[in-house]
Amino acid sequence: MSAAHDDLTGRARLRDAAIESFAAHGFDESLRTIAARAGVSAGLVRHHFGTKEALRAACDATVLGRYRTLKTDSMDAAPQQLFAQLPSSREGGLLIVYILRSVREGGAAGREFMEHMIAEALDFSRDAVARGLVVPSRNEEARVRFLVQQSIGALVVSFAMGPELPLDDFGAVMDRFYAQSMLPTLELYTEGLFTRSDYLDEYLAYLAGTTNPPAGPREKT
Amino acid sequence: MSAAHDDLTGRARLRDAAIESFAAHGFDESLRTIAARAGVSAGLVRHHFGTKEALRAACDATVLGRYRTLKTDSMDAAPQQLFAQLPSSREGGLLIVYILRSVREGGAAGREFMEHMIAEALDFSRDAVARGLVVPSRNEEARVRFLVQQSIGALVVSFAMGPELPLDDFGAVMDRFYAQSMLPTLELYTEGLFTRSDYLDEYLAYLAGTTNPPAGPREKT
DNA sequence: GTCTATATAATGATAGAC
DNA sequence: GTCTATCATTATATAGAC
Repeated sequence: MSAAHDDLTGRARLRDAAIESFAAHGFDESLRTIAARAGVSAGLVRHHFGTKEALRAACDATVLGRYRTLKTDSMDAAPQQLFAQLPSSREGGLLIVYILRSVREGGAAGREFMEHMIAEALDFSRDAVARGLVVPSRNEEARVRFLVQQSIGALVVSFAMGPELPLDDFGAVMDRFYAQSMLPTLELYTEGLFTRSDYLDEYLAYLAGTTNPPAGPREKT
Repeated sequence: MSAAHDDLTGRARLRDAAIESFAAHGFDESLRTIAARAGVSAGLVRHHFGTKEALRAACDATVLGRYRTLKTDSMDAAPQQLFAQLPSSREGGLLIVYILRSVREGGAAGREFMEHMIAEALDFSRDAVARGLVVPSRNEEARVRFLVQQSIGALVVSFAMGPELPLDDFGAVMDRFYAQSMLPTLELYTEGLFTRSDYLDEYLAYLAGTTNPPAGPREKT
């Protein structure tokens, strides 16, 4: 499923070239550049897709489809990555970079990718709770949404800070990221952060309506 | 420090209009649009700043300066927001939206904002540990970098998913965000996530070099 | 199906009048 | 200091030849 398919039809080659271009340089990559990468002319984009937006939509659908397939094939990640379970093969790296860029850009596509990852993580998390590996939450879905948002957000920010994402050695980039965050992740997941449970208790009481709101998160200036 | 300054010089009005435009619609906002918001002509940008890049740099510097001032004035956030201590006044909201967009875009400016927030959080965290509110970490700086990256990343992603950031009622947006994440945050910070400490112990042993790497984060496909 | 050539629109940069 | 007018570049969209 790589890019070195000279036997593909023009449409497929354009779409794959667009996926790589979008992942590597963002969604503003020009049609000329994409066509050049595919080894065809820019006019062919119109013939096959009509507009750039339609090309983009085709890329989104293809990436999501391939990501689904990939995840189904290799589901046995380490528990440390519960909420950012990302494949790391060359093919998987390309997909993840594309997805992270979609999330970073926002819009409908990014939202769809996020919802997909949240749904996956929710399954995984419920299973982990059932097996006694993870403490239960008072609101399982809210916790998963929160954790996925944090995990994916950290990746988005981390990659946004870097110079550029090398599609060819994405595994090394992921390794570097995990090397930096593994200890803090395990500490936090294992030992928490607060020494006492006051804040949580206060908030639970507030939610139960038996007291006034705890010290608000905001101070008007 | 708001935008309703008809008495400002052209340069300052352009810069403030640019900050609002960049925050509201991104850094691709055209010079013509910015000039229109400032109530001046587009040609004036060149006279005062030379290039768009220079205008952007002036905005970055101004935002960081104002953010510093704002934070110095109002440092007493709730502990739940240890690692995303953001002001929420109208002025503060504008600055934060600008900063989040800078981080999201990446590059030197985003990196500088991140480093600033990390340095702030490191001070805060060390103080919290010293006061016995927060458990100590085996690597305080790594933990703070991790937590800030996660907290800011979650905000970036959350805002990227939404339709658009209303600069005028940023406080409401922040309230909505915290309403969704407060319970999961407090649960995680208070109770952790794992039921046992196996993963952490394994990793610590690995770091100490007394054993082989724990089940790796990646499986080659 | 694929290409070349062009239309059209938008942007940043620039020059010069007031 | 400020404005108007224009240039040069680049992007997508489009039309038509092979």
